[in-house]
Amino acid sequence: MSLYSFCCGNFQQLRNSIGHICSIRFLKYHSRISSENVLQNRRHKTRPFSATVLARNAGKGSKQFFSNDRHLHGGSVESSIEVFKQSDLQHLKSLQCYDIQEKVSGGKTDCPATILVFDIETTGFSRRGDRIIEFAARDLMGGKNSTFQTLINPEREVKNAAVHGISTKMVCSSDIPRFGEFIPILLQYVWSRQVAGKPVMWVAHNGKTFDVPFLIFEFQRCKQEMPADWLFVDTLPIARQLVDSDGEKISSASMKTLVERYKIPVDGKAHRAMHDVTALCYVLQKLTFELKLTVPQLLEKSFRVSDITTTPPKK
DNA sequence: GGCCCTCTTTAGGGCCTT
Repeated sequence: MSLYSFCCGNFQQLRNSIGHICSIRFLKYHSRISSENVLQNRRHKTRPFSATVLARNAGKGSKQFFSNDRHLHGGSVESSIEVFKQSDLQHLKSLQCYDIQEKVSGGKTDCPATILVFDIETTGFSRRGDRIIEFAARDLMGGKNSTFQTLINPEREVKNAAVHGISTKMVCSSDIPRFGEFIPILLQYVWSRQVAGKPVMWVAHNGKTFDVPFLIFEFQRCKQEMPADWLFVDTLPIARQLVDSDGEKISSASMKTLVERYKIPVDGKAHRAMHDVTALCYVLQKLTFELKLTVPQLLEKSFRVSDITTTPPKK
């Protein structure tokens, strides 16, 4: 099974969803939801995921229910999904959709894994010294609540706001979950998307040396373990197999280069997590088509947390 | 900090991620 055949209908949904608010966003969740509870209640089957979260009103201790259609933190989260201009929609809709003959019945296929494209924004490049401040993911299966994004409170100053536009004020707030509070929400989202008995395949660009180690260290700091059925695919080494028109390997395999190569229309709001996730979804589709990579072949290229060497993070 | 490439392998520099 090719990725583009698996995703064909879902990329159509992706294109159609761009410009609309369709993601799940979290600011603060109910205190009764804990990693422990989630782990105990885990079941290997796809099930609905409530988009409603409970937030605490800082300073008053009161509680307030949020709808996933509203309650953004200073508008910053919403802006990350509205990265495509309306004028770009026509171009997106005209993008070639491969193997359209192959049916994707009801949005479900016999794909051997749940494929989640994800990206993080951090306070810097050091997995030990820096922290994750934004997480975004998109299930390639598409459908309702297929996207997930939230800011994360790093409990420290954000010195690289110029890179992603996420300031200290935006994340160092009682309304924003710390990573330990974010973990059970993430697990709930993943299990709501996971197909029974099949692993989750996380896809990120340069994931093996950046995103995944960052996640590992954050989980370790919270004394939590990642689920054993999480696999990871790094698109960077895959993209490095691409060749130019002269048959030589491409000199750059950065996201910027790939976006330009595949003429994916994006505006100037790169380096927000959902923006980059959306771009990577398109890049992944094009990349696997060009290299004729199937989903099973992607699985063969995947790695596990145990494949990454890490030393305990400094406190 | 891992990976890749080369003016290499007993090394070093650039890429890639924020």
